[in-house]
Amino acid sequence: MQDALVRKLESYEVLSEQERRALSALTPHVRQVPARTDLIREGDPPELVHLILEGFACRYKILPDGQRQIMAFFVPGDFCDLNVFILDAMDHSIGTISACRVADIPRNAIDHITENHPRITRAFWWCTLVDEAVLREWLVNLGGRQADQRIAHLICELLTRLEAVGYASDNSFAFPFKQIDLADCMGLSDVHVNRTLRDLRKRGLIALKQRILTIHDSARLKEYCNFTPNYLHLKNARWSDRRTSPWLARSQGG
Amino acid sequence: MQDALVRKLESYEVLSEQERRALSALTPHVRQVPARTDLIREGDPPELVHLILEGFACRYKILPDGQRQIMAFFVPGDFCDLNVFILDAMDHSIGTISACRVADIPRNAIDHITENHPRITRAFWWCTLVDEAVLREWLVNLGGRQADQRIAHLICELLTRLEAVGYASDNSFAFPFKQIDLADCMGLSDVHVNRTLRDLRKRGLIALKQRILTIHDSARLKEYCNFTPNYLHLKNARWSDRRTSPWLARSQGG
DNA sequence: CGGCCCATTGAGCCTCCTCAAGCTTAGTGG
DNA sequence: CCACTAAGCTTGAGGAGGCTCAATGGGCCG
Repeated sequence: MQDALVRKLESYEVLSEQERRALSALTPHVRQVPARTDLIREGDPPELVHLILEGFACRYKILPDGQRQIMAFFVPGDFCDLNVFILDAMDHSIGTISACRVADIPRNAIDHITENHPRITRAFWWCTLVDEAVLREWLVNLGGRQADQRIAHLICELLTRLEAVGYASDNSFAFPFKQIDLADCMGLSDVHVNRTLRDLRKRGLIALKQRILTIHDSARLKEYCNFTPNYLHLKNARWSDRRTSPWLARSQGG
Repeated sequence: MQDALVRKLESYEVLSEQERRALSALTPHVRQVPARTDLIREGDPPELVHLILEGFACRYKILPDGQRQIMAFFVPGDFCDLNVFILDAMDHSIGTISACRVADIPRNAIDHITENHPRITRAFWWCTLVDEAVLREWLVNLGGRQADQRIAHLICELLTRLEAVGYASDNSFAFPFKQIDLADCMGLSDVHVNRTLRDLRKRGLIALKQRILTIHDSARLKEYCNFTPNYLHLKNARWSDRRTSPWLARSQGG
């Protein structure tokens, strides 16, 4: 079952039981992928759409000098490249951060949805537009904030996105990222990420134990980095009434 | 006539005469917009798609502290927000850099294309995916390169994109940007942009006179910043055989 | 001619980087 | 159960790239 996707789409559109079944039918091909494994590489022809059912993944590019730039994080319920099969070759790679359950969705399954389920299609569109908005916000983050606020902003975003799919509770969520992962996405060195995290801890804004990140006062953290969630375009913030979330048992190693 | 759009789409798909007419019919509402004017602002409901027929525009956001972050530049032939009308409110603003000719396209005109012209629809998709790829590359630029290579990369990208729509010739193109525009998009201060441009000039890589930018040796500049155009996904690089381009007469002031 | 906007240059400082070492944790094999 | 290893986290020291503040210069327009 791909609960996270349904949850995410339902924060945009109300779905019927029939539509939920159509979404289930989308993912017969599910596989377990180890941590630190590529799903698709730069230069490959895009053939399948990847849907993250569980775990964390990222979109990245390796520069000629060997430097890695991470351009997006994927959490449960995220499509990696919903519409990319129009292009001839990937211009970036996608790889797992933690161990993941991934659904491989063939192009014609997406086409089938597009032709028969306008409301799901609309919700897919929404996903694409939100992915773009997140990317833009990352650019703002890199261009306009310095290290401490930058990392705080990433944490606020992850909290909000994970709450929307039921993978955060009590301001805590699984955090399988290595410091160098954060460095490679925030345009910082790993050493500086380390010091910045230490400062955020000392200020009492976050705690990080056994790969579980806890935000002590999310209002204060959000204010600290001027986080406003408007760019995530969540219509129905309905997951505030969730019960204990399933993530605690699933903090897969990195 | 919206020559630039047709040129751009034809670098992705071959279009019939009928399809070109359909594209012309898309833009009955054309207006002249002065430089430094907003087309749409953050918070506004998106109603119209804006197509830049001539001039330069940008996508930007103002942070709470007053800082502006530019997230994209638009050149002739670019749609500002092809599919954004699904969302309720803009999460960023769009404004002109130079004076522009802009076409306002109502949503139903786009829908009409989608329903009747699959090849144009596909080319529109392509545009959207390329816009995203450009955004990703900007993130790479901010995260992974320092000031000189960063600005050089922007210049290489603009050259390539403008060549594709016939607005560059002999490695020269109109450059109406103020230094603070470059600063606000590259995450640098205006002072440092100034020094960096000076260095690029001193190295003989570029020249900048009367708002016309000339690249002396584009191969050397591209190598200097590791520019590879793959992310622009230009299939048919057909504009190498163009004649003198129309931009020289049109270097509108900023 | 004066005023404004933008480009340019200098000086001092701060954020963040690099290099390098020590430490912690988890995994492996005897 | 412990020795050993490897990966990742932590901390220090010194340096470089880029920022801020401030003053000057140049071009355009009223």
